[in-house]
Amino acid sequence: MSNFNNRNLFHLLNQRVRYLSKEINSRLLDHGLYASQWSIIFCLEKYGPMTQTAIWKYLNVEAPTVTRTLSRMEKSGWVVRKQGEDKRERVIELTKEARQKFTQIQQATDQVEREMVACLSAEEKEQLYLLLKKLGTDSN
Amino acid sequence: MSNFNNRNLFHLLNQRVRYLSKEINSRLLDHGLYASQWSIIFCLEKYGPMTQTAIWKYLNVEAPTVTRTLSRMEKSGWVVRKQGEDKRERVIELTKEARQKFTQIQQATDQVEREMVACLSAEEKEQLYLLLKKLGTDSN
DNA sequence: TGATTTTATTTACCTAGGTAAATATCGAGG
DNA sequence: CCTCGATATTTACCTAGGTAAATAAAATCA
Repeated sequence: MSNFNNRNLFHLLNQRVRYLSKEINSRLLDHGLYASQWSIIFCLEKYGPMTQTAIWKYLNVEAPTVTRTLSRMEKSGWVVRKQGEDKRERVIELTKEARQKFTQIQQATDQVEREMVACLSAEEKEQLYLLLKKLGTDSN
Repeated sequence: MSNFNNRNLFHLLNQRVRYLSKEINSRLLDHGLYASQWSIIFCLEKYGPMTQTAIWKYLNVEAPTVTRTLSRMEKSGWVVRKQGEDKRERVIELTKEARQKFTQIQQATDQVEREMVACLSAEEKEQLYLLLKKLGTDSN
């Protein structure tokens, strides 16, 4: 109703994502980590050592993005990059320090998300999650 | 159900925003425009000439972001920046060319959004829109 | 009025994401 | 075996977003 038009979707999604990543970034500051780096750590903790290709396909970003982020993360001691059997690929794994800090950091980011959805009822949360999952299903 | 946990919200929102902006960017290529630049044009067409502060507050981004984007847009002939009565501020307005191209470009971006939500029913679209509007309402 | 604080914009420096093109290695066919 | 296409990663170059600090003009106030 009122001035709803399709264009607002992009605008709205953008604002919500920006708010959320800004907030997550600020909570991760103490841990010396950024939101995108955390996404990679989460992925590696969940699936174990992975090639870079597996990571960028999982995160739905392009290969150079992951190359850059991983090289920063290697410098700051979160991951190591080993050569795979296939010498073209690099297998990424978490360092011991990263694995040790995982749970504590996860609690911090979970907290941010809980606060973000605090204004929604349980059904609304579920609904939002389902709609976002469904969104764009035909096109990508 | 299944492996729903809060963290997925950030992940999901990120993926959807990336898909949408990638798609919008690719359709705007012909017009020599980027999605963020289009957001500013949309805002200026809707509200008329504005100061930079009004723009970044509307878009919910920081001031330097708008400074940069506007300077690119001025270079490519979309906007002009005039000094305001208050000599600290700059008043931004669309050029005649920008106003002339507006409708055509809007049709292109509307098309992308329609395709994105094509997998949702009318009620689902409305629901998604309302949930996104509500999201984070307490915290920001 | 003169000093101080606030506000608008900019600059410098960071991360993140994208495309296009360059490498390097792998795999399949001839 | 050797060439050629496919695949994994990287490099160079772009836009976008953020913070912190600099600048300039306005506003406040003693």
